[in-house]
Amino acid sequence: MNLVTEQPVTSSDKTFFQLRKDIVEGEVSAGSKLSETELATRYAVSRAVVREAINRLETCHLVERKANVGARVVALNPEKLVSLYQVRESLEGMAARLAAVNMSDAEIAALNNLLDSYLQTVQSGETYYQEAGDVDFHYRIILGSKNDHLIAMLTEGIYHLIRMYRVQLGMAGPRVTTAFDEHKSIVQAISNRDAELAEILMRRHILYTKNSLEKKLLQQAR
Amino acid sequence: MNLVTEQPVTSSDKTFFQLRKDIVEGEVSAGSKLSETELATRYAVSRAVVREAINRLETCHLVERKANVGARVVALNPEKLVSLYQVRESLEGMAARLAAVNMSDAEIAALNNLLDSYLQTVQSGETYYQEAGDVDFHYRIILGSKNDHLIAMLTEGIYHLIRMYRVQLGMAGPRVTTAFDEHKSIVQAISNRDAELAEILMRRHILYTKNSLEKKLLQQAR
DNA sequence: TTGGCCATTATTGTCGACAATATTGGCAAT
DNA sequence: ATTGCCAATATTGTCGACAATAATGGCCAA
Repeated sequence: MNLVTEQPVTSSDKTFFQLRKDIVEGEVSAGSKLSETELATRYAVSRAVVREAINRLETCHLVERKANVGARVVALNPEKLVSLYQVRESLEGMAARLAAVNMSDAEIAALNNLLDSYLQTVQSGETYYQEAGDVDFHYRIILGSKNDHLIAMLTEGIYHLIRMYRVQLGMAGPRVTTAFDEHKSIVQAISNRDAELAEILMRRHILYTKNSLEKKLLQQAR
Repeated sequence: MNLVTEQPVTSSDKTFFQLRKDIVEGEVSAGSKLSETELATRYAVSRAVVREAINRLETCHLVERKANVGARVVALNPEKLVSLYQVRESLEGMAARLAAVNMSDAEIAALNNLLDSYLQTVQSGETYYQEAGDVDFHYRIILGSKNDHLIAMLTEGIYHLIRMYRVQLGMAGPRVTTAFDEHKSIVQAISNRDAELAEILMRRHILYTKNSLEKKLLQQAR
């Protein structure tokens, strides 16, 4: 699942990863306050490492902090989801553009194989693809951009937030087969080293996904 | 200059801003090691606040840290500048697109006035425009996007890095008048509420700037 | 002389205590 | 009864000390 193998080395790292996981998966609910002392006892570490973890989470936009007041888990709402997807569309479009230029032939071949191997899974109607396959696909292209800034922003910043929305708003719906076709055409463009087209297709793909999510949010609302 | 008025409230904030300033302006040289104890005595604060400042700088990509080893100021090189500008092109293109939709008529009018007021300055051949005017122009459009994620990424992340390159590699060169014309046409597109064109023009503008900087870097090299 | 191992040293990571700030609740005055 | 002020309380911000890890230098052996 986690293609970006960042393994914790320090106690602060572990607390950061654990807390991030708990936030993303709704273990600590959105909008709730993060008490440093409470978390310190909960994770059995000192307040200093909790503070450091919270600071890191703040830069990921997963928590918001006010000086001398404290930190809260971000609240989820449709407007934020939209602005998040606008950034994602922009960055991942550029990632696809760069991937078309910078991915090795071997990496592109592997990407094609990945999609082919998922084809039967999709045809059999399983929803597995949506979960892992989608993430895997996007990760490979992001990494294929070979642009460290871009990679960091997407994998450390945006993706955890998106996963938080996915998990907490319970979105693992359809759009599986159509998304698969879109993935296919993106990989086709990359295989042809057509950077321009790869970017356009990726942007449309993410735009469609955003629209799909918005519609689902509205349905849930009523 | 600083349109994003983030004023320090805590000691840690002040240290963060000061250290960032010192790094961006080359007061502490690129690639050098950041000793926590040394900085603590230098800024007359405890190691804890220095640590916090360094952590924040790390998420801005201004310093790199290895566990149990320490933090170093990032080293500048042309490759990183390129990848930085790729991200900037992507994000600021999206900012222009959104600004064309979300800026108020009043904000657009003010932007037009800003450019007109700079016109004579440019015609008289002064280089002032490059320094403040350019930054001002881009900031207004970024803020005009009304997308908090986008704004944060650009103003807190990318722009300080770009300024670091500007300052340390001594780039305040020409491209003043041509850049002005590009700015003019971008504002024109925004005034027409043409989001598509605004994005395209902004991306080209940043791409030109990148190419100009690259050329200058190569000239310096030989 | 050179290579590798071990002790020493310096730096970072973690902790608990104290200081400063914001919040909360009650009291008094209108 | 309501509003404003003040004190009490709780939470965050800052600090210095100790623990753990990595870098340094010397010593011994081949």
